[in-house]
Parts: sequence; structure tokens; C-alpha cells
Amino acid sequence: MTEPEAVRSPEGREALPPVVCIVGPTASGKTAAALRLAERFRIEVVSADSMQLYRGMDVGTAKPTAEERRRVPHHMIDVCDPSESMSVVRYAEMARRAVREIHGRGALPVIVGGTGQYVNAVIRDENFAPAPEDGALRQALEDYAREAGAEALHARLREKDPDSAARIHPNNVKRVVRALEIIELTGSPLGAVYAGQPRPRDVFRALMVGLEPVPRAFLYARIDARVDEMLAGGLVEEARALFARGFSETSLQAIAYKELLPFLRGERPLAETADELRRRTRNYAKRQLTWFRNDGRVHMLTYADAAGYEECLQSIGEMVGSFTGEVYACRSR
RNA sequence: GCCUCUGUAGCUCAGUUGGUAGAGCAGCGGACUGAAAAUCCGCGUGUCGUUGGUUCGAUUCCGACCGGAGGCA
Repeated sequence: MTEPEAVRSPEGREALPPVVCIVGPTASGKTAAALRLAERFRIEVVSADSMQLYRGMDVGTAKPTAEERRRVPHHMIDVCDPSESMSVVRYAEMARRAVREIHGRGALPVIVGGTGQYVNAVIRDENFAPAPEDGALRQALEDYAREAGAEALHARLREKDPDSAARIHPNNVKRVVRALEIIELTGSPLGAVYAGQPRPRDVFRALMVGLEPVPRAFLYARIDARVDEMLAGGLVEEARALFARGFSETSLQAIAYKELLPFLRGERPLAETADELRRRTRNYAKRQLTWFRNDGRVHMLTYADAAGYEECLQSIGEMVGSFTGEVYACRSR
């Protein structure tokens, strides 16, 4: 993957092209924050959301509306069919291209999303060799784990790729399988490209801000409300239509559709289904928080009510202004 | 009213042939460089309904009471 041309800053240090990242758990107000930012700066949004990539998965992923996308150009939304599988590698390639094009238009790319790994994949050069999926191999490895045990599968990884084996917990069969799959398909172990270099290097200069509704109960209340909105907004019909066309293994991982299946079959009442959606979304939000809170590059901004949120938007505006030296300020207003 | 069952962690429940108890889920914390809205790791003291009794010792046995479910030719 080619890296953008480095430019010389006045200090003589190497300066990378700027990007702003707005991250945070689901329902924390990232989309609205980006739209607000667009009133002050010339920006385009690059979504870093592993599920908004799929066409037709609209209500269930709280995708920005068509109207919102008309107001500010959005990228990496609706880029593939739910029957296909996206991967970090492919995502990074496409998103990186979008970022470069935005720079080419003289605008500021704002990466907005809750998928921490995707955000990282755009910003840093992971330098992954393409490794397609191999369903049959995957199946065979999974079967082996089921019959011989997770520990036995892990032992196989330890033999071929001790470094990865040390990083991946034996019980994490899914990752052990993927690691073995990569070795099989590329001939080299995970992360081999780094040989010696422990960390990938950044390809953009990033300002990262995170949003967090702050007592946890407040965040969860927002999530509950969002689930209700989805249900009222036609989630059930959307799910029915999507199931008719088919999901891929990856797109089916989205929270919203698979949970609806028992309901669609008439095996579970809607109230119970809604409870599960709320529960799963809260669990997910917590994982996102763990990711972003422990990423030292992210400036977490917390808020407890509408006024607090307004303050967050203000400070994001100021941070972006000083980060970019007002180069991208809108002329009007 | 009588009979039966039942009352154990926020929820669903297991268990102790008497030595003060444990799972799943939730919750909290964490990992995450190749499926990531996925996957995985760590964290369990709670008046064992209340109250008497038996006992060295009761959540476990017995009685009464209170709450819940069911049954009553």
C-alpha cells in the first residue's frame, strides 16, 4: 500500500496529511458531531463502521440518512452487498483511497465511526498482504478444534507461528483459526512483515476525539431509546427483506438482524427480542469504550446532558481549528 | 379454609445426606495487527423469606408465620 507524500513543515520535521477522527460507543452522537463540524469546516466524512458498509442495512445500523449524506459527502457507506464479506484489509485500502481523494479536493477527511480496528487500519500502515478467506480450510480447522479441543488447535499454531500463538488466547478459536488460515494462504505468519519493527507507522497525522455519555446509565438509556427508534422505524421489515436476499458470515454479525430471527419465525415475542437487542447493544458499547478509553491518542470528551453535548461539539470545533490552523475553515459564516 | 409445591447473588436456577454456598445471564474491568456490531480473558459475601426449636453447630431437620404458584371429588 503506497503512503501519501510526506510534506515538510516549517520546523523541518516530516508532517503527514491531517485527518480528524471522531470515535465513541454507539449512540454517543458521533454522526451529529460530524454534521456540526461540517458547518464550520470543509470536511468530508469517511465512515469507520464495519456494518454501515453494507447496502440495505440502514435502520439496524443507524446509518446517516440520505439527507444527511447530501449535506456532507460520506464515504465507505453502502460500498458492498450484505451477501459479500468486507475485511479490515479491504476496508483500509478503500478508505485510504477515499482519504487521499478528499485531500486532493482540498477538504479535511473526518473519520467517523465506532469500529476501533477500522480507524486504526486507516491511520496506520498495517501493510497486510492480501489473504482471502478459505471457507473449506476454515471449516476444517473449526472441526478440528471441536473434536480435538481448542488447546490442540492452539498447539498447531504454536508450532507454525509462536509469536501469534503467544498473543492469541487458546480459547479464542476464531482468531487461532484465522491465524492458521493466513499462514496457509500466504505462506508467512501473521505480522511477519514487521520482522523487527514492532509497531506499524502512522500514515496520517490524526486528531482523535472520543464522545462518551457519562454516567453509564445515561449511555444505556440512549441505547434503549435508539433500539425503540429502530423498531418504530421499520427494523423488522428491513430484516425480513435482508434475510430474503441473504447475509454473508460477516454482515450477519451486525447486531439487529440475527437477533430478530426467532421473532420472524414466530418463536419469540417482540418485547423479548427488543430486550435482547438492548442488551447486546449495551455489551457492544462497553467493548467500544474499553477500546477507545485505553487508546492514549484519543481525547475523550464526556457529557451528561444536552448542554454538555453542546459543549463537546464546541470544543471539537476548537480542537479541529487549532489542529489544522484553520486551513479548512468555511468561507461563509 | 384445607392440601401440595415454592421462597438461595440484580434475573433464572443448582447445591449443602447439618460444618454459613455456586453456575449461566446481567453488571464491572480488560485484550484485540488479518471475520472486529465479532471473538476472547478476569472479577461472585449473598440477613440462603421471617421467627422459634432440635443440635457443639442450621441455609440444610422440625414448628409457626409471611410472600408466590397450583389443587380441592
